[in-house]
Amino acid sequence: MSGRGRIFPNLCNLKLTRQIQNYPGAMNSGVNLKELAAELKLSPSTVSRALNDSYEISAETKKKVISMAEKLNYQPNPFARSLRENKSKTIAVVIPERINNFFAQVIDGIEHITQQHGYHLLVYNTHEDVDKEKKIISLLLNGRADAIVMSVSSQTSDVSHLERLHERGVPLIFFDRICSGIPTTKFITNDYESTFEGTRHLLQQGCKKIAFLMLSKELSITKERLRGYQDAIREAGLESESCLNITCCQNEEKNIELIRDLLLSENRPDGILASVEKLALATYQAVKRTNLRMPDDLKIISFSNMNIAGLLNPSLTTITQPAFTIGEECAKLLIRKLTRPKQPDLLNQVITVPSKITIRSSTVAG
Amino acid sequence: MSGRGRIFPNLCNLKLTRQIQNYPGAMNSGVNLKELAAELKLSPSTVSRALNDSYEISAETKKKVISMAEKLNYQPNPFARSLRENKSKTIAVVIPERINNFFAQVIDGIEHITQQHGYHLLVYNTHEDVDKEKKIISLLLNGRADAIVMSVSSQTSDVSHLERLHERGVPLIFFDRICSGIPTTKFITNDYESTFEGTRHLLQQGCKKIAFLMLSKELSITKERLRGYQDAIREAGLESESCLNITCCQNEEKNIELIRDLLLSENRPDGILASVEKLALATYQAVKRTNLRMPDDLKIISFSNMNIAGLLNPSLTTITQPAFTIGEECAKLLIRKLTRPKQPDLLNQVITVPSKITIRSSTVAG
DNA sequence: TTGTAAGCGTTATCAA
DNA sequence: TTGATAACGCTTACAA
Repeated sequence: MSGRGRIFPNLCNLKLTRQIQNYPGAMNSGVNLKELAAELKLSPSTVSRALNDSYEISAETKKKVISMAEKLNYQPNPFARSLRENKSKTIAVVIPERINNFFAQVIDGIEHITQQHGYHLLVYNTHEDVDKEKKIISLLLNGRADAIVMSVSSQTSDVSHLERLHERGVPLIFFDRICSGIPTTKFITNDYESTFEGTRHLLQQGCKKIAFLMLSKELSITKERLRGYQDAIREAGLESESCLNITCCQNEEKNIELIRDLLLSENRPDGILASVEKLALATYQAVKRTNLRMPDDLKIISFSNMNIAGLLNPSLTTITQPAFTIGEECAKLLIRKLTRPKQPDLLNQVITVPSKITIRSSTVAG
Repeated sequence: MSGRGRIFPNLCNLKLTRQIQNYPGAMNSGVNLKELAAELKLSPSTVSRALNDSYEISAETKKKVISMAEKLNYQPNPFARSLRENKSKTIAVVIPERINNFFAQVIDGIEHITQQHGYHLLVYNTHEDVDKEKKIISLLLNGRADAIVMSVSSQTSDVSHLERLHERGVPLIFFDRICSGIPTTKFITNDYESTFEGTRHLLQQGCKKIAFLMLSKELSITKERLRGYQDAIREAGLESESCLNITCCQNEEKNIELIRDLLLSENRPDGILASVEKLALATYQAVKRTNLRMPDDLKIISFSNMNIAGLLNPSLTTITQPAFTIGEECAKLLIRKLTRPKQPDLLNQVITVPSKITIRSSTVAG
């Protein structure tokens, strides 16, 4: 079926060179090691070694080889190399959502480090769907990526696919939404402390009844953040019944309606802690459908990496994760693991990078 | 500032790993075609053909092979395959900015299509930097990706690197920020008409002096959008001198100051058309540093794919590009090109997908 | 219908 | 210091 991809009939290498020189910029593709070697009247192995700066090759030869390689625009075939060396120079990033500042920043952080080391980034979006996540993971079982950085979907409770991946020996790092059952390194923010502080802040601002908005109880971040919230409520001496845990879904409109109903209910909250950004935004939308005013009738604080939290009305008090740094740290660790020959496995540990709370109008009485 | 967080070592790491390795079903990784064939007492070629559903293989053999492949968890080595077939099943996406709803949506659209066809996505962020763009493109010269979808950086004026890529025969599609000099297919929105309409809308709302905010004059979108704006101004019978073209930069704070100075100047505009979202946001920030009120003193319309344009204060009138669709269309075209054996080259054409204007409070007198 | 063998472009081993 | 050769895992003529 698919014909051999050779573009030039391999007639004579000198001719090839002339062609290249005669048509500057025209189809100077497909020079491989063998052809480059022929042009230099050297063996492929010598040329390979020269290009890889082997100690066995004389400086003079190296110079000649490199200059000819540049002249002919030689580019090593990455697949031949991957096949031979059993590594892809590629890292896979698996996230639940692409239209999300937090994840975008993390990926920027990862790329910032990996690019310096010649790694490429495959990016996959699970759309918060476990089935998609499983498919994606199964695609990564065959060595296409040297390592994986991921944040699990909110649907993920069965983690057998991740266990399998890990057991295969693929270096795997979790960030934000982690899988504590998988013995590897995880990067998170200080979820407990942040929500504890955030809740306390709401209480200090006079809130008597605070609702906690979450995506899914399965999520590691939900659990930790919920804990921080509950402990702060308890610490304030409020009864446990004043805890109001609202589980939202993936459908934005439904979430808005759910929150609106909550806000119109008898026993409505006067404070909200949104455990993820999108639920804060849904709350803003919901409030617009009521007569409530923020922050007077309702105060809100949310995890968020929006750059425009200050432009919302009222401006949003945020718990901001150091997303870029988290990405960088994940990448640094992986690079270390991948580039040292006999590096031990990634430690089963959780590394915490603290978030920063920025108080804005949404929690401060006008 | 963001110091290293606490580390919580988990003690039983080593033990756990060993346990896993002792599990009978675990670590069945690395089963290759040869081993699978040996297990089946068949030749590798037969197994390969069976797995690829070749007509030459009996139904019975196929069944046996497939079931054994599943049992042993056989995963073909993608690099061996890529090397052999001279294709990577990978598409590269090159964008100038990752923390950007428009580009994120486009990538989601691309992924939506390519995933169905078994393609993987390498994503690269140029950070609006031509030099980075050139480096990235040079990395894609060696066949690592079967095709490239890209939007150029705002610094890109010399396009020799893109010409070279195209001449190498790598299928290349531009979207949004295109290179008209490269004879391939481009997807854009109706930039001219949208800005024409947008400007007219501002004029209808009573604006007498409208400023046009742009990133770089080199950008294709800048040129087209500027044209639409200028023509609308002229059509309204205003002098050309009432055109106010403001070239912004990559530094957000500088942009805010630039716009604030503009708003405080003698001859300040009463309307703004922001050719990209970030400049609209910079304008909102700038306005906060003045005593001006929107929309009364200043009306603004902007290209934007923010989902929360309605939550800004005032809510932002937007020109929204069909980003997801654009991504899908790029991908569909590429898939067609890549999967048909002798598909002709991508046509040198510009395909336009219309944007949608949503009028909100930022342009409607209170 | 199945098997044998060549080859994709590298790198590594061994020999010269 | 350099060259010949094998090997990575797969697909596909060609043979049987």
